[in-house]
Amino acid sequence: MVTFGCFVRERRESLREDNPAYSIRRVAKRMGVQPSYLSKVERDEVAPPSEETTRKLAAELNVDTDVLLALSGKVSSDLQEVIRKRPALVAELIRGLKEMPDHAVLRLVREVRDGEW
Amino acid sequence: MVTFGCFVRERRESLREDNPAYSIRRVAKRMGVQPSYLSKVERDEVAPPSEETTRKLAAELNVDTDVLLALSGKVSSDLQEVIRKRPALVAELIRGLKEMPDHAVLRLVREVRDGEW
DNA sequence: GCTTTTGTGTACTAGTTAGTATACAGTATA
DNA sequence: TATACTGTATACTAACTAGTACACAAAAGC
Repeated sequence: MVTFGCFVRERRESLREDNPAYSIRRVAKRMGVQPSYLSKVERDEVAPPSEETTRKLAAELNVDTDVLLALSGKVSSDLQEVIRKRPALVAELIRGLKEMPDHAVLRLVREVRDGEW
Repeated sequence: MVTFGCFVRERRESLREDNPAYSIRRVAKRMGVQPSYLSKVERDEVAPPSEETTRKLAAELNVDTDVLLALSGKVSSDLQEVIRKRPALVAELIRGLKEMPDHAVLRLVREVRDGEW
């Protein structure tokens, strides 16, 4: 399994290949956390960071925030808010997605995005 | 605003009108928590309970679990799992729901439920 | 009129979260 | 060869979560 730390480390090291600004220390500094902490995170020695810190990390490494949050077992709080506003309705919709193939979900996404309602 | 505690208290007292088994003490006993705790929860003196305890409460009061969780600022962990499995895709869909009216979401729900894919 | 039941006040707590702060040895660099 | 930068080991912690345990006075039930 590709863990949170594993994913972050690979991404950072890949960026570092052609840019020395992506050392643990420099990334940690830009994020505003201790390098020792980021090191532990990358080696999965501690649990993934908070949503806020994960967002900073996603921005820093230029990866999809939702994907990184997912790897950390979390769901973005703005999505949670959408659900909480109409729980009965939205919950049923999401449960329905469970057994749908990707392409069908994608069709739904397009339908919604194109405002077909 | 109707808070978690407020909602629970009203629901329990309503049930109690024609059934004395819905006293704080008895409900708490069936749920496996201290009556003093349930009392504090109902008066919003403490934060809403954990997801597990909220589920028990929803079952006990016969209310929609998703709705009760929403009132407690949480999202059911099984919904979170659906999102985490395909974060990029599902996240976009959910964000799209934000500006849709209820009836349009309902149409989507039906579409998904009827397996139109 | 007594005992049972009720809601609540007060005091306490184990476990978790999300990190910080410092020190140290290895590597690159100038 | 000095010095600057690297990743990491170790030790610590404030705040929060999700409650428990017990005591008490009022009300209800028989």
